[in-house]
Formats: sequence, structure tokens, C-alpha cells
Amino acid sequence: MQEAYVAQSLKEKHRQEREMLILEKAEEVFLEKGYYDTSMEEIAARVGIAKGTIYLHFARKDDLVVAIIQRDLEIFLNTIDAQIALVPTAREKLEVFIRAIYSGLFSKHTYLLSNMYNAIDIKRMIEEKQGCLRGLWEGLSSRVTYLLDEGKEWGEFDKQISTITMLRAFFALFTPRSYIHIYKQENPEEIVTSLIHIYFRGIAAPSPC
Amino acid sequence: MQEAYVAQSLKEKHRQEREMLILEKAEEVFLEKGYYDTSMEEIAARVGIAKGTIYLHFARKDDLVVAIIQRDLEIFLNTIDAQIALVPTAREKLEVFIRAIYSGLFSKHTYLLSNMYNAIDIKRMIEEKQGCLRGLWEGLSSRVTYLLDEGKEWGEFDKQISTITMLRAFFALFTPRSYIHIYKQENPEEIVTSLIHIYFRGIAAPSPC
Amino acid sequence: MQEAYVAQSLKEKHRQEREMLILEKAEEVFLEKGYYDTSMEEIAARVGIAKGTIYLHFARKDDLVVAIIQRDLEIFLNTIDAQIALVPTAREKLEVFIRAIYSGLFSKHTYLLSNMYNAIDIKRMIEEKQGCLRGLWEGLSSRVTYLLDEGKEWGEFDKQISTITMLRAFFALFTPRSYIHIYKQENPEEIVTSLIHIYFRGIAAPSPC
Amino acid sequence: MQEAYVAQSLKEKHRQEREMLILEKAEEVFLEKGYYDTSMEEIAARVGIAKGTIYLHFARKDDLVVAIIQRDLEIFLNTIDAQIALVPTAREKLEVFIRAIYSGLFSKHTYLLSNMYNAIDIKRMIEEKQGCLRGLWEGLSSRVTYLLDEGKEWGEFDKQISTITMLRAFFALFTPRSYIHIYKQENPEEIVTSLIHIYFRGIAAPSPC
DNA sequence: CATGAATGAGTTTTCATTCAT
DNA sequence: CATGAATGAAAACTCATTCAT
Repeated sequence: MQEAYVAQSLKEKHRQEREMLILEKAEEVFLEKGYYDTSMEEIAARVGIAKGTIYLHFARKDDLVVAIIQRDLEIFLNTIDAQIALVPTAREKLEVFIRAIYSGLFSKHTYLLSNMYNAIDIKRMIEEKQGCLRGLWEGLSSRVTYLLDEGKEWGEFDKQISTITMLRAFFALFTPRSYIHIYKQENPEEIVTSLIHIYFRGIAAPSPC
Repeated sequence: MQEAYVAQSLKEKHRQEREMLILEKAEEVFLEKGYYDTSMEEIAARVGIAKGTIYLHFARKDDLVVAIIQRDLEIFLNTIDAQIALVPTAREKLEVFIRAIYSGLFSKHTYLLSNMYNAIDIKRMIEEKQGCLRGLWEGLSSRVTYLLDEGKEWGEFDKQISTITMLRAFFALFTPRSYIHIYKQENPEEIVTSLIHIYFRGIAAPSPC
Repeated sequence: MQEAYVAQSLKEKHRQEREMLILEKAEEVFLEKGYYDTSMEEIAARVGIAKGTIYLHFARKDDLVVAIIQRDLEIFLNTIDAQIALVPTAREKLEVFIRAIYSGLFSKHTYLLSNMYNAIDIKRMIEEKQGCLRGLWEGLSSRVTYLLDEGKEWGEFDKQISTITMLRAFFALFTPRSYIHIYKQENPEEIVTSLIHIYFRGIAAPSPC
Repeated sequence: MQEAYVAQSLKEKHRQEREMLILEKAEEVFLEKGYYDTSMEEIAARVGIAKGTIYLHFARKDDLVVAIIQRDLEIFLNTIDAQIALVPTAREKLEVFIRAIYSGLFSKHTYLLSNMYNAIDIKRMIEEKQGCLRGLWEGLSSRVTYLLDEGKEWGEFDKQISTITMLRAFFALFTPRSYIHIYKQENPEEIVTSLIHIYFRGIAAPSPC
């Protein structure tokens, strides 16, 4: 029994590892070539498995995309929460948030995320399957919304500006998009800092004078 | 001879009209269905010509996209210049600029523009052919850059923030993207006004006090 | 105008010829290999055209089958009517009918017809599309029904046996099926004659004595 | 040793039971979905075993079909012999035979049998493997042949008609086929009776007058 | 010039069969 | 023995592009 249980667990672990590997490589190719120019064949080749094997994990090509986005969002949310806890003010928390979007591991993930989500073709596709993603998207915006409200409360942000507008400006400014390639040529750190600066000035509470 | 010239000219005119019609309809379908789900067949059908005829004007499907973007940018630039001339300050000019992006005839064009340009698949495609677009893009950003610099000069904008950063924030905030669908459900006018508000506060020159 | 009309007509004629050729060859391959083991590729190869060209005429593989059956039935019905007109009695007419099923051109067609119609897989497929075939099937059975009734009237067939039963026995006996391969090894003519003999004795009006 | 033998025997028994179960379920699915639309996966699922296990019993998918037909024929022959023994005349025996084909347990089996055997795709498959079936088919026809000859001897059937012809008519009339669905809507019993009536009149010895 | 029939490479997806565990 | 993950061949179908008419 114990043995069987372990075996099961091992198999399941192997299965999940493989699944992650597929997502990993699929994301890679999607990033390089885009959704339509990526063939299941190529993904399989990159993973080093047969085409059919992918279908054991993901029934359709679009399921792959959804799964990738889902995973990226989950990873992002999990990490961001830990990081946010380490700084005190709403403003600082949002700053951490923004830098997380751009930096480290996430720049790749968020890049795909937003690029694919922005692609009109993909968008339609995702909208159909959005059931499973909606929750995660909301997890994202609710966090930002909460922080913006908190900032207002504490007098950091302007109460005159509606939170929803701030939220929109937030995502508009801090979703890496097509212009990202410009970034690569310069110091991204610096650029992000500048954008953060502008954003917080834009929503700052009016100075007392 | 003269006659022949006129005939030639007429033909040429007809040719250009048809070309415009193709672009018109192609843009329409691309907007509705996305690049990959749009077939040359359907474009031809909407124009009311044969598939092959499109190829007399545009050698490949992607050339169509490039031509559309090119045309949209040209139209946009021409119109924007006229509109900008009507208001005095840099800030007002930029505001006109921004509203032009979102409103009226252009909302459709810029929507396509940015959506397609954001689509990772399309982006690669365009990058290859960007030669012909680079000029127009620069026309766009040079205008904004100029206005930003002018605003700095006149003490409207903060000289501490580099113009390039302001430019980036400008395009980040004012490129309609996937979240546009949210817009449709509310008052877009209002949203744009809010974003403008935030932006100009973000880059405003520090108050004297 | 006249010219254009002729051109149109020529093209249409060419189109129909090609369509017939496809049906011809498709039927051939279906007969040889069966529905599932026949690839569009092979049909195309036999016709000497590209795979895609078939799809210009028939949107799906099953449409091909339906079209074949349709054509075969039409040809059969047209020919049978002419032949039936030449003999006087109901019994003779039915005999002509039966021989037509087995002989000459039709043996091939009816063979496919019944074989495919009998195949459980194909049957399901056809049932879905049967709209277009039902009329033809009824054309077939109504003719036989009519002749059987006429034969009863004239005292050739037994009025005690319901026409529907006679009809059923008719199609049971005279639909070439799997055992046809036995036929090939002997004299089919003779066998058909024997079956006809049995059938008509089976449904004959009781002798007066 | 003895023990080992018993164990072996038990295992063997278990093995055979499982084999029968596979055949049972496979027949079920084949009947429902047809050969090509039935996957090994589904058969396995219905049996409650793994896909691979089927292959321990049957090397290929088509072997399954052959085995099913084989089993059905064997069952049929065994049962029919017992039933035939209970009635005296050749005609009555044949009638029992015919009703057995249509009724009770066998309707299902013979339905599959004939449907699959009629399916042109399947036919080819079976022809290749017919070695193992030929014997059983002959068991079937030899019984009918024997009864037909006996009937002739006893003056029940017409000696003018060759036995082989009678045999053919027999199988033609009494093999349930595609039109079986008509049967379901009416009283099958009655229809069979009518067909039997026609058949025996068709091959009856001429009345003395 | 305009047409649209023809092409055929390329894609997703399925599933019988194998074989390491 | 039993399993079921992995394989990869095969097939239907699409559509940008070409080119004879």
C-alpha cells in the first residue's frame, strides 16, 4: 500500500514535471515565434518528446496558451504577495509590484502574458476560455485596487481621482508591451524608475500649499 | 498624346481608388477577425473583386497590414497637424493629440494599429518590413517630443524628467489596447480625461511653493 | 455578351466534367479500399489533381460519398425507366429492374451503393445527410411498389402477401452484397435468373387448382 | 505439482473469462459506434482494464473483430443444433434456423456479424484473416445445405432448383442488414414470418396438379 | 488587366501499438 | 502480468499564392 502510494506519487510527480517542462518550452517558442507560427511539432521537438505526448497533457493548442498564462499569473501572484509584505507603505508596495512586473523572472512571463493578451487573435481565443483566468486577473487587479485605496486613506494618493482610473493608468503604464524592445537597448531599471516617478506624481495627493 | 496621358492618369486614379478600397475593407476584416483568421478570399469578397486582383496591388498578405498601418499613420499625422495648430500651449496640443488618438475616425485606426502592433505575431512581421514604417513612427514621436520639449521650455513640464521618459509614458498611457473593451462599457471620454489628468500631473513642473 | 456567355458555359462545362471525374475516381478508390482506408490524397492522385482541388468541389470527405450515391441512383433511375417501358407486364418489368441492378454498368454502382449503405460506419454518416438522398431512395422503392401492386392487380402476384413484404423480400434478395465475390467465380447471369425464379414463385398468385 | 497445475488452470480460466469479457464489451462498442469510431481506449475502459491488456489477448484491433465473429458463430451453431433437433421436417428446421437468426440473443450477434461482414472496409480485413473463419462459415452453410437437400429428398422443395441457388437466396433473405431499422418500427416477428412464407413458396416443390 | 481554379505545403489532431516500469 | 505514458504515422482540411485564360 505504502509502496503503491509512493509509486503513484512518483508517477504523478513525473507527470507534473513533464507538464511544467512543456509549458516552459511552449512559452519559449510562443515568445519567439508567436502563437500562429508555432507548431505543436516544434514545441515537442524543443521538449524532446513526441507531438502526441503534448496532447496527453493539453487537449488543444489553445489550452497550452491558457495554461501558460495561468501558470505565469499564479507564480506572479504568489511571489508578489511575499515581496509586498516586506515594505510598509502602499506606495512602496505598489513600487515593488511594478518592479516585479518588469524585473527578474517575471519580465519574460509578463511579456508573454501581455503580448499574447494584447494580440487581437489570441484575445478572442482567451475570451472563450477565460473562465479559468478571470479569477486570476481579478486577483491581480484587486491587489492593486486595495493598495491604491490604502494609499488614499493614508493621504498618499489623491482622493479626487477615482481608484478605477488609477488602476487603468497603472496597467497602461506598467504592462510591458511592444515597445519593450526599446527597453532592451537601454537601462530598463532606469526607465521603470522614471515611469514610477511619473505615475506617483500623477496620482499623488495635492501638496498642502 | 495628351489624350493618352489623360487616359493613363485616369487609369492610375482608378488604380489608386481601388487600392484604397482594398485597404479599407482589409482593415475592416482584420479588425473583426484578426490577422490569421482573415482570409484573402474574404477581403476580396468584401471589396467585390477577385482574390488575384489583390495581389496586383499587394504582393503578400503582410504587405496589406503594413500598407494599412502606413495609411492610418499618414492620415493621423495629417489630421493631427491641422488640429494642433488651433490651440496655443504645448499641453493643450498634446491633449488634442491624445483625444485624437481615442476619438472619432481615428479610434478605429489607432485601435487596429496598436492591437496589431501589439500582437506578437504581427510585430515580427512588421519588424521585417519596418523600413517603410520607421519614418512615420518617427514623425509621430518627433511631434510628441517636440511638444514635450516646448512645454518644458514654457515651464509647463518638469525639466527634471527626461523627454524620452515622458515620451514613453505618453505612448504607454495613450495607446489603446486590450483593455479597450472595458472602455466601451463606460464613458470613454471621461476615462481619457482622467488619464490625461494623471499624465499631466505626472510630468508637470513642480509647483513654485 | 454572346462570347462571355459561351466562355461561362465552357468553364461550367469543364467544372462539371472535372466534378464527374472526381466522383468517378473516388468511387473507384472507395470500392477498392473502403471509405476509411481511402485518403483524399489518393483520390486526388488518381484523378491527377491536387488534394485541395477536390475541396473546391466537395467540402468534406463524406460529401463525396453522398454525391457518389446520389449520382449512381440518378443514373440508375433514369436508365431503368427507359428499360422498363419496353416490356409489358409487371413481372417482366421487375425482372428488367433486377437484372439492371446486377448487370452492366450498374453492378459497379449498385455494389458500392449497397456496400457503403450497409457499412455500419457509413450508414450513420449518410443518415445525417440523408436529406438529399431520401427522395431518390423513395423514387426507387415507389417504382418497385407500383409494379408489385400492378402485378397483383393483373393477377400475377399473390394478393394475400402485403406489398411491403414483397418489397422487403425484393430488396433483400436483389441487393448485391458481400457474397457478391462468390458470384464472380461463377456465372452471375445464371444466379440472378435463379434468384428471380425463386422470388417470383414466392410471391406468385396461387395457381387456380 | 498438482497444486501448480490447479493454479495454472485457475489462471487459465481467469484468462479466458477476461478474454470473453473483452469480446463482450468490444462487440458492444463496435455495434454502437462502428469499427472505425471505436477506440481501443474505449473498449478497455468499458471492460475496466488498461489498453495494453487487450493486446495481451488480441494482437491487433482487427483480430478483435475476427474473434467476435468467431465467437458469435460458434455460439450460434451450438445453439442452433440443439434447437433444430427438436423439430422433424427440413422445412421446420430451416424455419427454426431463420427465426434464430433474427430473434433473441442472436439478433444482436447476427446484426453485428452481418453488418460488419457487409461493411466493405471490414470485409477486406476479414478476408485476410478468413482462414480461421472459413470453417465456421462452412459449418453454417453446410447445415443449411444439408437441410435443403433433405427437404428436396422428402419432396418438400423443388428439385429443379439447385441447392446452391437456394442457399444463396436463403442468406440473401435472412441476413439482417441495413433495413433492419425498419424492422424496429414494426413487428419484426411478422415480417420474418412473411419472408419465410415467400422463401418457402419460392423453393417449394411444384404442386402435383 | 482581372479572374478564380489549381496548387501543395503546412497544421492540428487522433489513435493503434509498443514497452519500460 | 498489467499498466498507461509515449510514440509517430497518417489523415483531413486550409489558404496564401500562382498563373493560364
